[in-house]
Amino acid sequence: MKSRAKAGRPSSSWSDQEPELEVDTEAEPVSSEPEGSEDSWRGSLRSGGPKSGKARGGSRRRRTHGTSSKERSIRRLESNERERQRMHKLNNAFQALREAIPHVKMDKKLSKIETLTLAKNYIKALTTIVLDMSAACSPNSAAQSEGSAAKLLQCYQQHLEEEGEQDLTQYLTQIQDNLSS
DNA sequence: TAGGCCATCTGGTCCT
DNA sequence: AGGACCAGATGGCCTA
Repeated sequence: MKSRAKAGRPSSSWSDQEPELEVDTEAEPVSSEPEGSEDSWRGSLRSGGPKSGKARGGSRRRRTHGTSSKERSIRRLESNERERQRMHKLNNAFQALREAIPHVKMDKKLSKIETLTLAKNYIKALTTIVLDMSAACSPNSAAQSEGSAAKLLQCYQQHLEEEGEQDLTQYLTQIQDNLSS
């Protein structure tokens, strides 16, 4: 994990204990943001975006939380904390995945997209070898089993090269040497 | 300096 | 009702 200063939005956010916004919004059925506020235009952009394709419930906003701005502020802070914890869990899972898949550049942390891509390729490669091995268990297929390890490496290497991860061929070469010895 | 990656905030939607 | 999930927005850090 990078040691970065606490990122995020500037302290203009109301979550920084500045409940100057939304003082009396209870009577508003749909939009509670003050005109011209940052969240106002952000919300309007979102309302028609591709993500809002989850068709259910329409665009009506739920306003069942606490009535006072202070209470809403507290709930928002609690939500933020839960979201932070959720993202930390997700990042822990990414880290576990990084450690589970082989890659050469151990000094450079894999990005999330690299991790997912590599994991996908690794699974494909492992699937290949498992299928080969199961085929080898059946009669008349001894010849197939011979090349299963080589096939695994070939498959994995091919995917890596397609994705521009040619450096990983060093790792594969090592494995190949180990298998052949 | 531009672009990539990331953490965080946020509000809408889904699920229990 | 409230927590989980999701994705857009934003700004910071890092590297080429």
